[in-house]
Amino acid sequence: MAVSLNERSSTELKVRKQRAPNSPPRGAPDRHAGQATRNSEIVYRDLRDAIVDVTLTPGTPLVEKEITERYGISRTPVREAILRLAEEQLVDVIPKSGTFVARIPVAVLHEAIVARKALEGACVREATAKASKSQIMELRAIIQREYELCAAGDEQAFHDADNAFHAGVAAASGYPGIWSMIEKIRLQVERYRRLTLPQKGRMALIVAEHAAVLDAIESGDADAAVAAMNNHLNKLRIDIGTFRDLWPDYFLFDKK
Amino acid sequence: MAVSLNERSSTELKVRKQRAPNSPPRGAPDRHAGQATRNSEIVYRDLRDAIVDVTLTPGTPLVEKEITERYGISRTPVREAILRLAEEQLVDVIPKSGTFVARIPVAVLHEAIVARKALEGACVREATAKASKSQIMELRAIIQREYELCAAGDEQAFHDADNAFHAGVAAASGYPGIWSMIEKIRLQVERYRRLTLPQKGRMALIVAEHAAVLDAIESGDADAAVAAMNNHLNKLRIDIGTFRDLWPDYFLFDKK
DNA sequence: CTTGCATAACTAGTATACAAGATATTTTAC
DNA sequence: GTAAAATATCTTGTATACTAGTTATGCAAG
Repeated sequence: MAVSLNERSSTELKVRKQRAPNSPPRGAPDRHAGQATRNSEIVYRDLRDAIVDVTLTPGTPLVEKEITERYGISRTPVREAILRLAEEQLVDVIPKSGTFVARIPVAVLHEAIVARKALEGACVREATAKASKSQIMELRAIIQREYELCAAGDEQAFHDADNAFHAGVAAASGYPGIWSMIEKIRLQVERYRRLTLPQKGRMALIVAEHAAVLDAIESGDADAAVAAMNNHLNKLRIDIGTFRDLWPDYFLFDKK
Repeated sequence: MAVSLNERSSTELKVRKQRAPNSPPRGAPDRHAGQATRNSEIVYRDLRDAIVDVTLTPGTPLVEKEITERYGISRTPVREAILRLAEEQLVDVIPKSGTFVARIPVAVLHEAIVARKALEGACVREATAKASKSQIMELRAIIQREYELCAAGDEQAFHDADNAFHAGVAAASGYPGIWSMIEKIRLQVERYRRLTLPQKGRMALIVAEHAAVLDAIESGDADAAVAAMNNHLNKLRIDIGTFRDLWPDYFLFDKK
């Protein structure tokens, strides 16, 4: 069982006939953008979506064999998908015992908001400096769409547009890597958000807040833009007390 | 090959006899803290360390079979380790072709510094509000150790102490999740840092900058603390020009 | 009825065999 | 000799069998 650790694993790796310098393998290097080609990717996406949907509720056992049969594939890709989810703290895998949809740690929720404010603040500040005219126009269009969806009362589509606005700001900042970090953080909070009932008048408020952010960006006032974004994100503040009673076993409370 | 996607994978998962509500599986939930029990974890750590060491240089092929033989284990755990590395953008795996240590994208380096400033800024601000007397004393002790290691000229130990200071600030802020994000970001920049030769007088400067941060924290001036930390992190600014010539094939330059 | 223990039925971890595509090499045509 | 095609040999992706530890079950003793 024990694995030899004495010799450094890297010391004398036989360097295979190497590609010419400066010529990275030409196979698509950013396969991340493309759609799923591997089965493990498909399973991962399905499970992840189901978890953030709260279709799969916290605590639910995830049995590899069942998923295997459902998809008609072997355990290997299923396992890879589950390992990715474990990496992102969406499932807990207990060796030789079972895999379970992770409970939502309330401490993480608070941290997630802080982290998001920090990262999106950096994005919006940079966007204020670098946003092109066309990018600003696109953001304005998104806000208009939000306004229309708000009037139509389409919650799901509105939420997508909401996300698109934030993505647009990140794009304008030229920080794609930071945006992907923000999206990972969002996964955690999204489960919580799905549990909260849609609040009356919330959409109209969001539209106004987005508009405030964009106005500040357009006027070139970075500090105001950051402040507007912070104000917007602060509205996500977690009110855990209500849900402690509703779904007590969905959350993991601090042990202090 | 195609996988059935028509039916939602989550709709009717047979819910196995479930554990009693409010009783999370009692197996160690924070296995993350413990040492590696699974072989895949050991391989992952070794490879990751070798990559950030730049012992395994960017572009080096990583062949599953070789690692398999080196450790005397099968491909499965090796593969899992490699998949984790791919997740963290430390390797590029090209299906049916090969796996390679990822080149360092200079754009990511810049973003990493921005993200780190944002996140550590949030940490230091919170730490200013919440740090206990003992935590401040610990940070002061770390700075003293840095001073001594600086005098002794021990680069490696100094770097560890440097990291310990930042970890200490994060601990004082009570944001362990944000600290783990910062550490992931650090992985990317660390490879670059390892390539830069130790700069004369750098250590003494770092000690002074850390002291400035701690002074501001102690005096309760959050804005000054954030400013001091930003000033400190700005010193990491990437000077890619030098290395474009030295190791042209270690980096990935923007394609604009 | 309760408690302790043996045992059966789970689980994830690992090893290995095979499949499929990509690259390197050789062969063949010209 | 050159170039293109066939082929051999790589690689990772997948399937499956087996191992080992955990949890549940049922039986027996008190």
